[in-house]
Amino acid sequence: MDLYSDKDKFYVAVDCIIFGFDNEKLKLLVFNRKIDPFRGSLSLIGSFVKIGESVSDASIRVLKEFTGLENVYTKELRTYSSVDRDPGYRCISVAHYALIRVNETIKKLVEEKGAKWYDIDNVPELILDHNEMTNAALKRIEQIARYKPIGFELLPKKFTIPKLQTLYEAIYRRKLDPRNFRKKILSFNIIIKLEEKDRTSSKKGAFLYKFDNTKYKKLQESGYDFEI
Amino acid sequence: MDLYSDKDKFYVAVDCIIFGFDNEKLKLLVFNRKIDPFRGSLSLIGSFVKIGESVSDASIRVLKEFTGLENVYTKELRTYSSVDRDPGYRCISVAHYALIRVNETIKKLVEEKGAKWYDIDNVPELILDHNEMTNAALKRIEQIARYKPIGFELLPKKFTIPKLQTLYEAIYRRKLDPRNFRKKILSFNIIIKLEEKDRTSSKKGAFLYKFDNTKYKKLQESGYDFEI
DNA sequence: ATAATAAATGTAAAAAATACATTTATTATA
DNA sequence: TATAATAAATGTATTTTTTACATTTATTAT
Repeated sequence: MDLYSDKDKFYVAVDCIIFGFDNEKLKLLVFNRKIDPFRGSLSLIGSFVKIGESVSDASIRVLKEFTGLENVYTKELRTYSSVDRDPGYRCISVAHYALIRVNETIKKLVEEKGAKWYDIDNVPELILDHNEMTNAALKRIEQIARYKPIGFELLPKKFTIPKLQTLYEAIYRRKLDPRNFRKKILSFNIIIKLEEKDRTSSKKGAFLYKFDNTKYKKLQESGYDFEI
Repeated sequence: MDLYSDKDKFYVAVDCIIFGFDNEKLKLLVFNRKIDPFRGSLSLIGSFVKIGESVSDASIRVLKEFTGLENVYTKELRTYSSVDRDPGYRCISVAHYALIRVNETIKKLVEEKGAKWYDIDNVPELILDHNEMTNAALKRIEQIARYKPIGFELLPKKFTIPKLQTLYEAIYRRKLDPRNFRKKILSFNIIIKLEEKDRTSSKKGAFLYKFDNTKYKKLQESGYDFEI
């Protein structure tokens, strides 16, 4: 185990807690490690930070590497730095959470990398402190969702109000009233109704909407707080 | 300048954004550096993290060293890791903000260390990215203050409602209505009225209160959110 | 006795949150 | 082509919370 060790200097790593939404449940992306250390174990994705890049650049790089995606919504969660958190290196890890739009392309790409989506209430045992990171990230997005419209990061560009509601129900882990939810969301004036309907989940079909980023930015600048 | 440089390995540091409250204004503790690099410049307090300690242990150590205080309310803010943020080292800094109760002892101790309190809307130029850290910390406590009763960390154990209000006015940077503020605070049932009065700021005197940590913990567990 | 000072208090109006049930558009199938 | 089935869309009354606002009170100094 000490083969790869260097305990006299700091290593800096990033780990990414990647959340997705499959129109039903909130999911976590988990990787099956194909390399040592911890070959065969489950983990978040991560990487050492290179000497010539910033921590956030490292997380962007890692996300691109593993999902093919750029411009992913990514935020720093916190650092994990217990002296004995990694038996190999003296390594501090800066955990980041990311919200991504899951589609067929991503699904395939991610499978090729040996990754799998797990329901957030059914996350398997992960290496090191990765379960702790995951739990903290879940708490954080539940908190953040209260005043930032992060839900839109997880949905396709076009989405229906019922799907948005299902997502918030997944984040908050409780049922919401459809009338009140719709009223609230529409009151923010940050989604635009489209002509099209999505008929995949009902015969009547539900109107599609898109997020109005311009209006959101303006509201945000004026100090507005969303409380969904 | 490159005398102290080692750019091939990561250094990990902590910097602490220390806030205090003098019954009037919210203050930031700023140090006049007595050692190189940046001798004579103003900065936050900080230190390299030792190989044998965690990041949060380092911040606790630093706070003890510079203020003599233990059990200070301290939270991680975020990491600062631009490749060129420090011209000497390749150093990432994990910024922490701390809230402390200012009293005469602290005042003296801190002066001996060459530190000074600055109004938060009059912070001088600091070294490196320390002004950026300070601004981010201010934003953060404004945010956190909405749902955690952090105000009590900055006040003496015994405090009056008008002082608590002044503090919240300093954090939010706006005036609050004294009747509504009192009503709101009391509705949480997390402060206990004492028999004593504080007469330092009025002839009538204002009743002293103390924070009820037990009740707060219970409320918190039940998922309650403060919105002061 | 009076003036001065900040503390303490109550209420009405407006806004926001909640609880709750029916109708509508559409497709599949009888 | 009528009917059943499905989820989407909608409105209102009630409760709770927030806001706006002015006077009285306790005390000390003069």
